[in-house]
Amino acid sequence: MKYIDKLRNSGLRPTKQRLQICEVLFNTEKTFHFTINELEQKIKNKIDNKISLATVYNTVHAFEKKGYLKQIPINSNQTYFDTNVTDHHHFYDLKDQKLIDLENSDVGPINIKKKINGKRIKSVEVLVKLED
Amino acid sequence: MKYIDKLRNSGLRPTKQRLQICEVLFNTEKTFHFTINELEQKIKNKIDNKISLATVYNTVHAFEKKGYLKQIPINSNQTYFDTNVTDHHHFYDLKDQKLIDLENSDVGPINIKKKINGKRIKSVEVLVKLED
DNA sequence: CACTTATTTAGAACCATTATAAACTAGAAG
DNA sequence: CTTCTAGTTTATAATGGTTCTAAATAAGTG
Ligand SMILES: [Mn+2]
Ligand SMILES: [Mn+2]
Ligand SMILES: [Zn+2]
Ligand SMILES: [Zn+2]
Repeated sequence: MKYIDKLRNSGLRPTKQRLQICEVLFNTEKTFHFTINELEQKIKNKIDNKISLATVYNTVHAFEKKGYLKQIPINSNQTYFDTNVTDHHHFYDLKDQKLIDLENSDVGPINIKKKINGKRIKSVEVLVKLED
Repeated sequence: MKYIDKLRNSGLRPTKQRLQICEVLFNTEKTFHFTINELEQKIKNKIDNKISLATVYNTVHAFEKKGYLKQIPINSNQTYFDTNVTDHHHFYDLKDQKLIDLENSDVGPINIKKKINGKRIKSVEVLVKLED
């Protein structure tokens, strides 16, 4: 099983639930964006047994901490996550409430000239809001 | 009173509560960022009477709709607002959970090359996360 | 003043997320 | 295999920011 080592190497026990969530999250052609609710639905459609909502939250947060997922800063009543953990930017379609990845070549390098004493830059993210 | 016309011209009745909230939000040297809770505290410190929490929410949303405030996309359990409604970017200090304005000259122009059919760009915002 | 409509308000409701604590399980040691 | 322990899952309750409700109040109009 291809996710067992990934989990073990991260110090996470490869439980049935985590492996199944890995299948839903990472066994795909393309990366994607999701809310916890959307992930719950995907899980329901893909597997037979039930995974409790608490476990879905726990697992998503564990994966986020290990760097397998990242949160996307957006104003929504639900938190958005991304299976694309590389540094990249987003379109946000305000009407459809859908996120679309931007390639770095679609934006170009961003050089932050200002420095804050004692702080390091952890990430630089561009959010482009779209309207009709 | 300097905010009466502003409100009337926006189709908002210049009530005592709205005028007092205007004083707290706009009668300052610098623009600033705030959550609803922080705004409530500022109001308590600055005025004698009480303004109900519902009115604070109502007013902030009314001002946002009229373009006097804007929401900042950030992952937090509370919504952040900005009295600086010009297009600008932010540092976000992850430890202190504080927002800091970036001047446009600190970032430089951002040219989005990708187009989405039938959609127009409404805003382009950069969020720079800072860690120690 | 009389009337209409907007606004304020306290409190309830909502709902995504987090906390709890008991049952279960993976991995290690014997 | 058996035992032991720390990690994990789970149902359910609690939390807390935000929104809703509906009654009281205030603003604007004539
Ligand atoms: Mn998280
Ligand atoms: Mn709003
Ligand atoms: Zn993405
Ligand atoms: Zn700002």
